[in-house]
Amino acid sequence: MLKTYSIKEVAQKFDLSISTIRYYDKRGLLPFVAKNKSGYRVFTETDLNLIKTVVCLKNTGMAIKNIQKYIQLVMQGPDSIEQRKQLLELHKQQVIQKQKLLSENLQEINFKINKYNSKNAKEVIKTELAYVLAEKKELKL
Amino acid sequence: MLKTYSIKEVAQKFDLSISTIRYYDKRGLLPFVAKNKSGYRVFTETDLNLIKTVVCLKNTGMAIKNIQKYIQLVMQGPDSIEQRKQLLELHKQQVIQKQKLLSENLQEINFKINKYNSKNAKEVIKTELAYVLAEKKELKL
DNA sequence: ATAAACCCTAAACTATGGTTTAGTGCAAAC
DNA sequence: GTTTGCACTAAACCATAGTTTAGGGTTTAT
Repeated sequence: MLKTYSIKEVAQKFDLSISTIRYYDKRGLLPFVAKNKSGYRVFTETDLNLIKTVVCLKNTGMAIKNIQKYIQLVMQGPDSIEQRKQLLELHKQQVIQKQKLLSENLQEINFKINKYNSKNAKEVIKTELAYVLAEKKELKL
Repeated sequence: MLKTYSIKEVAQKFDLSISTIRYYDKRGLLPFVAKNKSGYRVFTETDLNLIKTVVCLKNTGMAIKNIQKYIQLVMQGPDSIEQRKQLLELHKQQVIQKQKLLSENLQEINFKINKYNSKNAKEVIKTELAYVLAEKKELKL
């Protein structure tokens, strides 16, 4: 028999809260999830694959309404492949941009940490502080 | 004479809106910014350095209340160096985690794109769809 | 057959990070 | 000297992404 999953199991698998899953469903991110006769959501193995994609897009910062668009394309079947590809390509570029920004800023953080780690950190910072105060004084601020 | 900057100039320099700068000031991120006799904010060259740090922390996902804590430590002078270092180290680890997650998810997006790019994409997706439907049918969903 | 553990919806609520508006003052160009 | 542009505050408003609550069924173990 094919294994199915309850909402609780899915929540644990993806480290989401149950309410988040219900919220995603309400927002149209999980239109493929069926319900049993009592109205309970029943998740199949392949449902989990698509949820993985949803979570992947969410983790890379895609807005819910755009994830919803992508899922809508998936539900339309094979004819939407070109559009899906475009959507993912665009998102990919945004993720790459995000990576770049993150790396640059991480470098700056490292620079600061190194400064704080240097032997004469206290002296340097005292000097800087004195300069800032002198600057404000000169400008009568 | 030392150059100073208006809020508009600073906004342009950092690609923030004027309201965002005022909002950051209100949230305690810019306690070092002086005001002239008319109540206008006057930004000095060294103010810009600290704002750069604020923006850097913001861009790497630090919450405003934590940026505020860091700035507060900076304002306390050289004795807070150890605490600042700890705060930045912790944040650094979080940024590295974020980078890792982003890379992993980008790989998945690339995987999807490659699938859509493959010559037999349409066939593959039709087959998958058929499987999903069969699965739901078997489970009477 | 009943308690405990699950599931459901709808709707209100929350947190975060801003943006917009209203009313007012200052500065500089014409 | 007045119009135009820029500045200020306070407070209301907004978008996004959930979380919580209230009220009510279902399933499972005892």
